[in-house]
Amino acid sequence: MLKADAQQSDRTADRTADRGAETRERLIDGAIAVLRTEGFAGATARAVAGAAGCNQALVFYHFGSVQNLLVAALATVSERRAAAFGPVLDAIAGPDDLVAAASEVHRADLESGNVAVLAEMLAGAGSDPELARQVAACIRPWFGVARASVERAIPGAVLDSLLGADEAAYAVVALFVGMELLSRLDPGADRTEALLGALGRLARLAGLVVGGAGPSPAGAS
Amino acid sequence: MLKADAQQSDRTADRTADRGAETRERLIDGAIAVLRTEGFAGATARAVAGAAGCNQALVFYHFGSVQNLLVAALATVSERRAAAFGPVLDAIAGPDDLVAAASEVHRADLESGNVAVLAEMLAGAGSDPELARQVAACIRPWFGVARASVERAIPGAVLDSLLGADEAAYAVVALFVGMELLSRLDPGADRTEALLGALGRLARLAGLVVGGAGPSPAGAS
DNA sequence: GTCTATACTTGGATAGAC
DNA sequence: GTCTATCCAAGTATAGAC
Repeated sequence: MLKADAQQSDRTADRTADRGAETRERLIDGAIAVLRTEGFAGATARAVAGAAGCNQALVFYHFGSVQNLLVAALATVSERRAAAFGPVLDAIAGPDDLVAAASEVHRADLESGNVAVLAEMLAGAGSDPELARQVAACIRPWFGVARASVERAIPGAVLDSLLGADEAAYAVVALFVGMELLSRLDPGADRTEALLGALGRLARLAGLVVGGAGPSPAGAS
Repeated sequence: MLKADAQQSDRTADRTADRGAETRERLIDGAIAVLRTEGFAGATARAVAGAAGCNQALVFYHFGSVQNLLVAALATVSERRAAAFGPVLDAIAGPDDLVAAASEVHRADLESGNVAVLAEMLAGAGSDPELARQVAACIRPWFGVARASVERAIPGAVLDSLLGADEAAYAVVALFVGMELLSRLDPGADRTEALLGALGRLARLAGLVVGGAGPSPAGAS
């Protein structure tokens, strides 16, 4: 075999592999888009393939089943989100920062549909225990992000006396998911901003009462 | 026609009408059961009719479409819940009562699957704007219950300074919906009790700080 | 890797007998 | 009002050509 032929064959194989990887990505992005706009019930192989601009059979070639593709989409969203918000979190040093950071995160979530994807998959998990197991595995980054935010924003003494960081993180995720579902009924009335402000005031208040010592020595007003 | 015949015929007509009404109820209860256990995506005419112990065609005879039946199920759940929890609410006079009442309501919700039905319908509403409109109409009682609880439990001054009663009610409903969805991934780890306790402590704390005057003159400890 | 074609299944909805 | 039978649309998944 000539060297040129080998190179040619290698390049072709690479390009083919690249195309495959790219198709996988397009399918995942298509799944995310369809979960957002049509919900779990509307996330069929045909709908997703349509959104991805490719053939329906490729869903099964690349992922084996529709369910696997949807789980892959949720996993992708979860990881992307955790990676994107790490820097924002590191800047949190107290209740005020928490509100600003949460606003920023919420804006980004709304735009990219992160929470909508999670909410739809959580609802869909009700139909199948195996799917529930897979969704549970994907959800860890969400708790991780929430827990880190809470711990950086709220003095340890407050967390100890009111509720643990795990419970607080759980509540934050639950609140975001619930508000996403409610807000879609009436997109005009998103109450998230008002709530975040109130949460910030509460956290500051609790910090003052329980004892000033906390992760924010520079002090809230 | 003999009188006996007329009576017989009336009774028959009544019985027939009764049977129809009873079937409607059984279908609604079947829809509630299926929404709980199989989710929105699994709530098909055949599945619901199976749970109701009757024929699939009756779904369309009585409700015209599967979607209409599911909406009727949500409406029923919403009204039942509001009616059942009115008395519990009237007994609330402060943060401590709120926690006790909320615990009771949550226990009842868990048992009857009220919140699960709402969550699944909210998720399903994403697929169809018309369905979203119908779900939005069904949801008013939920906000009503939450708002009444909040107003009876938290001093007006606190609500004024932190966040309005409407926002608080919105947050409560969102929190319940989100926690329902999360809890199904790992039924063992229901954090609701811990959260309710923390909320109660927060409400009491806020009441103390903002000013003792409130709907609970008999006084928290 | 991607497409077309197709087998198979399930679900929504209606017609007509009882 | 309820059931059986049936039509039709849509979905999952696979086989095979390119």
